[in-house]
Amino acid sequence: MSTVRGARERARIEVTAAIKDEARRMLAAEGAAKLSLRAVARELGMVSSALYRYFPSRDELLTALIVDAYDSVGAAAEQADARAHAGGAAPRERWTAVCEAVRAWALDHPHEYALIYGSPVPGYSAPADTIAPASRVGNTLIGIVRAAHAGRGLALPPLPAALRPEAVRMTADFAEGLPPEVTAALVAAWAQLVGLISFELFGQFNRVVEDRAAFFAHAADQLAHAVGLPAV
Amino acid sequence: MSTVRGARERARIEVTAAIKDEARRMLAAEGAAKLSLRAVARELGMVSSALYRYFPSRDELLTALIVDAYDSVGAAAEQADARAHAGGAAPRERWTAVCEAVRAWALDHPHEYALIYGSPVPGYSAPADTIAPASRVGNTLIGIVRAAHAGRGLALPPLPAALRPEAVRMTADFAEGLPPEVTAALVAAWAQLVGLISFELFGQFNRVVEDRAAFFAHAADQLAHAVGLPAV
DNA sequence: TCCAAAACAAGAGCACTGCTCTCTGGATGG
DNA sequence: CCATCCAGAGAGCAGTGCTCTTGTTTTGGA
Repeated sequence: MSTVRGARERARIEVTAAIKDEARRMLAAEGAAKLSLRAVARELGMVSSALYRYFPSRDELLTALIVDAYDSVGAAAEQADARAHAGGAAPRERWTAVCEAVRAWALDHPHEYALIYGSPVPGYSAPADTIAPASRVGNTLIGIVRAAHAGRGLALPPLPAALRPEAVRMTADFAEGLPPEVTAALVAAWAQLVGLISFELFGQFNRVVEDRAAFFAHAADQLAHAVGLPAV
Repeated sequence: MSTVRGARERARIEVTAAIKDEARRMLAAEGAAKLSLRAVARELGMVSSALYRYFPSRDELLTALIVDAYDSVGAAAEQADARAHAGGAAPRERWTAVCEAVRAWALDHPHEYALIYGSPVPGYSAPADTIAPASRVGNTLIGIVRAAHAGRGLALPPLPAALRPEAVRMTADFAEGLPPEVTAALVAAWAQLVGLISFELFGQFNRVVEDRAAFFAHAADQLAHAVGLPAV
């Protein structure tokens, strides 16, 4: 597998990593719009054309950063859940812990957040290798709700007939075992959570919400309620 | 006021409008990233430097388009509400009508939507002249909830102590007369609504939600419930 | 009516971008 | 040992936002 073939391979993965690191630095500093291949190359002491041996285009570099960002926020969410779980937290507390972790990650990495949850940059690109990392946070939330359901069951109002087949399909696809109402509520809650964070991060709460932490905490708790997690 | 001073003034506002129109066309066709001053000038048969007499920079042009986009979606929301209101709809129906109108506008104007609710393009810019147009949709939703409150009153669970002062302040600032719990729920619901639309538009629902219309309809209805609007 | 001032358009140019091509020197592996 | 491959260099193309200078036209006051 990862047998170190030779100096050449080693150098290649090293340079690739250096490029990504530098690019991530620039992304964090200035945002995706200001990230330029030439600047990255300049900073690394190479010429811009040499960089194309490692990434076929600027968009490919961005895609690599996108995957990393998904993994980063996914890891943050999973760790927060694991910590809460280990501390014997109830499902509702685990839920809010994950929500807070995602928000904290977003505030810490605003440009990376914008890259993955803001407007898609190049027309739009969702290569196959992004879909697994992209679902880590969602899967974490599913895990929490599933645990709660296994614990004492979740009761939500019944779905409208028009949505029922879709909710059943979604459940079969990625939330096996959950009541369809819960699956639908969960997916909506996940989108809504990102909406809350985006509004805060993208300036939509300017002159509207001042105490963002308190506001978010309450909204996240209400979201937990909306997916049927019992209050502690 | 708008007394036509002379041929010069007239020409100026005409050219300004032509520039914005062409820019909007390009925005709709290719997205904000591909909108270039030079291309606009080329299409209009002028040289790029001449364009700087009308807009001091590319960002200023984009800001003008942002304001227009806010006005466009705001008008769509207001019209949908007016239609529902005229048809004798209950508050909850007015609410979902506005939600559907915003979603429909977004699907019709994806790049303009991305411009206003996606990641802010230049670092970030929220000039003073954008804040009024930006609040039209929000104000429409406030109006609906206010009417419902005046009608029979809205009852929501009490706020956590940590959020109460903030909710009271928000109420005094832009939602006079509403119970603070409702104000807080309303602001959250607005952000969450945009989160739902963004997920759909930005591809986050790919391989997750298929029947987006049914899904959204249910989510919007649940949002109405979350702000305390009684079911019809 | 005439003329200075202001507004406008055009062109050249700067510094930057992504990306392609060709060429060279050195490591790789048969 | 030597042919092969490949990383890097350099030049160059087409495009970008923006500035500065140079003519030209319109305007409003004396």
